[in-house]
Amino acid sequence: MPELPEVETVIRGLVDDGLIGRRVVQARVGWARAVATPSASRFPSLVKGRRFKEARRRGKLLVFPLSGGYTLLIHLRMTGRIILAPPTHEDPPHMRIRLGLDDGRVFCFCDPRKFGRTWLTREPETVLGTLGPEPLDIKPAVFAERLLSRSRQLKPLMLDQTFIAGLGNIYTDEALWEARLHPLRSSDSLSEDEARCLCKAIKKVVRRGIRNLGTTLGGGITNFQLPDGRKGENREKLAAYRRTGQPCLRCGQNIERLVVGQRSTHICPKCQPLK
DNA sequence: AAGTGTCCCTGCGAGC
DNA sequence: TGCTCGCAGGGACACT
Repeated sequence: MPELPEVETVIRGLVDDGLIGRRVVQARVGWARAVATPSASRFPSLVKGRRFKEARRRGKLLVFPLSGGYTLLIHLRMTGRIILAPPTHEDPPHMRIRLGLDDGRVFCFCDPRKFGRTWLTREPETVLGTLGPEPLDIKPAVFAERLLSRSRQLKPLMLDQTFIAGLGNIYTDEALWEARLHPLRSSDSLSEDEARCLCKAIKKVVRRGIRNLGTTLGGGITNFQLPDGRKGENREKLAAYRRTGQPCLRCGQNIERLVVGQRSTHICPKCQPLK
């Protein structure tokens, strides 16, 4: 599932592969609902002819400012992928949007489960405006103040993109394990030190995820890949996520799975007590 | 304001 | 081996 480190990895891969400066010469929508705005029928003519000026990330969104004042935004949700590849006579599996580039390559947004969305707009802030601060930018003191001013369970709060942008199920579980905090603790029950510790833990697991090119869980079509087809290498670095029944890397106690806000959650019951 | 439930989707792993 | 079944999950939304 693409979270901040996976999206960052995708962006870096696209920049490395020379996306910037390329012009869109052909466009096709393979699944109308993959386009949030404009209508799927207007999308191709509106994107054609524009150059990729920049590629950046905000939260879990891919942000591509194009020439002519428009911005292309893509949210991969759970199973979305970007493929940048030489053209083939056949579309890649689950192709939802295909952009032919002026160097002959194709930029494809593929998404087996059809949850991903794209926007082509002059006003990217309508999509980005509600996002909370970036985990790698926020200062621990500011994070602590934000956290302590709310009264919510830690895990749902960390997954709330308006509270902090970019975290998903994997890195939330990892950060809570790192900070030795139970996911059901109420945010206003934390000490200042615990809150700062959580902020640092978030930065640590996110940086590690980026360094390892993201987390690829398995080999299937629904799992994360880089635009060139490589897999992320962060899975073996995970301490909690999907390690149910395996020993905690700190204390040896078995990792347990619970459900918090309809999301599977992994904790060490000894390191992360619910006081 | 916080929490819960539902919906969107379909590949895949578990169980038989 | 081949089948069925239910899980997985980000985010929008309705509702309590």
